[in-house]
Amino acid sequence: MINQEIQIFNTRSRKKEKFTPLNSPFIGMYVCGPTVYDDVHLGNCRTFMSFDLIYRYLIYVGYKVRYVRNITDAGHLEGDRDEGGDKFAKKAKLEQLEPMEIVQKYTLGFHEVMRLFNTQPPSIEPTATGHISEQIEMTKQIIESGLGYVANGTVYFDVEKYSTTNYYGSLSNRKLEELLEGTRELGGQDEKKGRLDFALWIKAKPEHIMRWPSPWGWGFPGWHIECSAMSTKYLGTTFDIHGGGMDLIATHHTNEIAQSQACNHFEPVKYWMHTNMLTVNGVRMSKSAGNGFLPMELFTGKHKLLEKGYSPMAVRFFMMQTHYRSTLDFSNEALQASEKGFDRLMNAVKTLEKIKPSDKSTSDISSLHSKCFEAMNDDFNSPVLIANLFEGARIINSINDGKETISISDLDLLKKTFRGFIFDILGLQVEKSSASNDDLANNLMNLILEIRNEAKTKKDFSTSDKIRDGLAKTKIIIKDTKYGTTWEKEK
RNA sequence: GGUCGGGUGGCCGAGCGGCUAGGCUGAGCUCUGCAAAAGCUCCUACACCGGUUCAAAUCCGGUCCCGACCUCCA
Repeated sequence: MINQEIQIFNTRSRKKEKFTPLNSPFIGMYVCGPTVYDDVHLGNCRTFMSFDLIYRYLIYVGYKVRYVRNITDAGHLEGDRDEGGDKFAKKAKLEQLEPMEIVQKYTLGFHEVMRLFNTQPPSIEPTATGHISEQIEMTKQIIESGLGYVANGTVYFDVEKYSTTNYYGSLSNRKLEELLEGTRELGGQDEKKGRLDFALWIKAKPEHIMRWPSPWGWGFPGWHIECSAMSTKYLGTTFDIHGGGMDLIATHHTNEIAQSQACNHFEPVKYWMHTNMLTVNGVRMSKSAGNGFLPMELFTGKHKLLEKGYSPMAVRFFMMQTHYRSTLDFSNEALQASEKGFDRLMNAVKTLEKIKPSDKSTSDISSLHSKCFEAMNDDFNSPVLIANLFEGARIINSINDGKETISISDLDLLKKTFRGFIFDILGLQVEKSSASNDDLANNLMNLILEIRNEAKTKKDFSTSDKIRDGLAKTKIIIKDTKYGTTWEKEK
């Protein structure tokens, strides 16, 4: 039973649309996954965290979602054409490894990072190498439809011919002539008929290690066909949501649409969703700019641009504080602000569990509850959601201070709201402070705090302050609350 | 050059015709042996120039900046 009406910004129409699944309550969602020839890029992580939020919310409101996110472990040329070479083979040569060793290494690394960020695994995570025959089959069908042609063992998609009956550049709102202007002239060596034509299947050169037999000889699949083939296989010829980074709009997703139209004669996707880029101090994070850092470097703080390490949950919270269609700028200042805000919210979560109900409520909890849904229904607006949760935190703290009251039913609703939106939807989790589940530390601290409290009772403040200051030097922070003294390790 | 987004208070970041989010920082107050934490209060902003409107950060026109894509990239 779905009782929320969700608005989604569709890249296709460039506006928000009411979300109506093709076959409610079932939803098919495909997200372009990583190419596993190197460590995951943080920008990639942001995209996957954004879709994780979307996936979690759709499930929360009652949909049955099949979430498919591929692993690209084959092919992918370095450049526009078949010069350059295979990314995996190239990296393999560099590291003296088998291509599939590279794939395995970085796939595991990718999964580890996704786990640290607390993202839900997709329902299906298909690999390109596991779907070679599907890709060959699709290529064959495109040739049969007259939109693919073979040149010297490589198969190309005929964009200009396709354009006579379809609007090729519709997703990025570009006219064919404009697109042609942006491309260079074909040289005499070119096998392609048109400048915009792209490869569906690529003939393997002798040095290519990763290769498969096909009707056109030994080769490997082109860059865009895997997503078309695998999304069709697992989600059907038309499915609800297709996502990825904004940089995929102009080429990758445009070509996916063309391939699916040529093969299946359907628009493959109802709602196209694209996440914005990640910048560092205002500049897009990229290897060439030298301003990129790895997820692990972010966690440990071992990078020249980072003043300190930031926990995976602080980073996740930071990302959720920006809407997925806005650029997100990484800076130490912004990260630290988020980290503190995250702590405040999590402290409110803890406080919520020990609050005592009264006869009546001084705040409108049900309004807060529905505002949280409204925020998420409006194109998954997590920043507004978080603002509402902070309003909840304010209420919780006031109740805890005895300045406000809450009824039993409102308390239940508030708990439900907080647990649902913070843990289930935003995918945040309490970070186990290394000390709190350590019995030895707990016992020692209890003893120390007992001694300090005895000193305080005797007004022996020099002793009590000596304990507090001494602990502070070892990064342990003491807080005297009206319910007793608590301690925690400084982050 | 073409296409598409932006320019919001000290910083980050929502909003996108009237009710002027939120976080961080700073100041004051309450509480406290003192701190810390917590609460309350304050700092009221929308690049610039015109226009539409009873009313514009929000719409229209122009100007100046910034970014993305057009070439592998989430």
